[in-house]
Amino acid sequence: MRSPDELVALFRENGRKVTPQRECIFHLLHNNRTHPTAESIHAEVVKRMPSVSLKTVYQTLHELEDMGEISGLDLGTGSVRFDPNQSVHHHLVCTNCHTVGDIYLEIDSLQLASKVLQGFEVGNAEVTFRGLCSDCKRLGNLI
Amino acid sequence: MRSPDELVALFRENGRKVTPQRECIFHLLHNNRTHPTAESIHAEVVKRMPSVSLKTVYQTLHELEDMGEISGLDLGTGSVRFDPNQSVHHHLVCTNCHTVGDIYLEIDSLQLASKVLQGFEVGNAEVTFRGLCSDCKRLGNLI
DNA sequence: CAGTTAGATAACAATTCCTGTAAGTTAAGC
DNA sequence: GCTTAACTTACAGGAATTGTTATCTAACTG
Ligand SMILES: [Mn+2]
Ligand SMILES: [Mn+2]
Ligand SMILES: [Zn+2]
Ligand SMILES: [Zn+2]
Repeated sequence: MRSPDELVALFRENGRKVTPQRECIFHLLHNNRTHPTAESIHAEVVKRMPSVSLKTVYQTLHELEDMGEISGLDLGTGSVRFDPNQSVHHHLVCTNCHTVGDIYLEIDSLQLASKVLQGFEVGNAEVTFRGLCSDCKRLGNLI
Repeated sequence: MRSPDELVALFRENGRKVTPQRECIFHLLHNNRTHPTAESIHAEVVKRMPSVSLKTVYQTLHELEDMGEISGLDLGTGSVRFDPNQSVHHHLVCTNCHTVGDIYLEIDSLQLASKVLQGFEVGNAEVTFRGLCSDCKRLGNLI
């Protein structure tokens, strides 16, 4: 995702309006590696601007997604995780606490023989590893 | 997933009751490669037994899942897909029509160097390919 | 720099997918 | 056949997300 300043310029170029609500969301997403949900972003926004609605947060996140600035990830944790990290990477999902981590993989074997694809045209491949994050693993060992 | 007859025996062994509703669901799942939703199973069930509730379908599917006979897959299509195919495989998801296909992969490179895992303990890896199924690709070319 | 207006916001209702509750029904064991 | 735990159904409820609409405001206009 671009910097908040670049996003402000980009929004204006696209005929979108720049509001304080949106600028706040831009800042909260910048360099954010927590894979936040719309709810968690909203919780941070209202600390600064108490009247902002969850709908506004969803709308801004979806606009950023449509612009290719962030990705919405359905990782099976119950709600969509938003990811401003646009480099090619995959995810580690803790089945206990639902923390999401990044993992950078070179997966040559995902260059698939077309015969196994039966005419399916692959756009992208997502690899999701499920297991225990280091914190949950440590706690699990203590019990 | 086992055959309907084997499931009947297994349910009785486990102290679960075998009802006509459940037997109907067993038959609908047997050799089913469509990755049905609870709703789509329910739609088939009510053709045969009109009074069966969606709750009963969900309950039976979850029991089969708990018993390891089927898997519930969250592939980002909006509702859980149930899969009686218990062999190790991955999925092709059509971003247009939400059809789900199977793909069998040998992924040696998913034997990961522990350094990239940062202490994360991997239970399993799921690979999801998103793109266009052959039908949607053909239609797309016509437009 | 006030006026105009397309677009954004906030409040609230609605939707989708799924789960909880409670009252009636039935399979399985005796 | 009787008992009873398990199952089924109808219906309400919940979580995440989206639709509606009246109000508001950023950005343009003169
Ligand atoms: Mn990520
Ligand atoms: Mn499958
Ligand atoms: Zn964890
Ligand atoms: Zn398709």
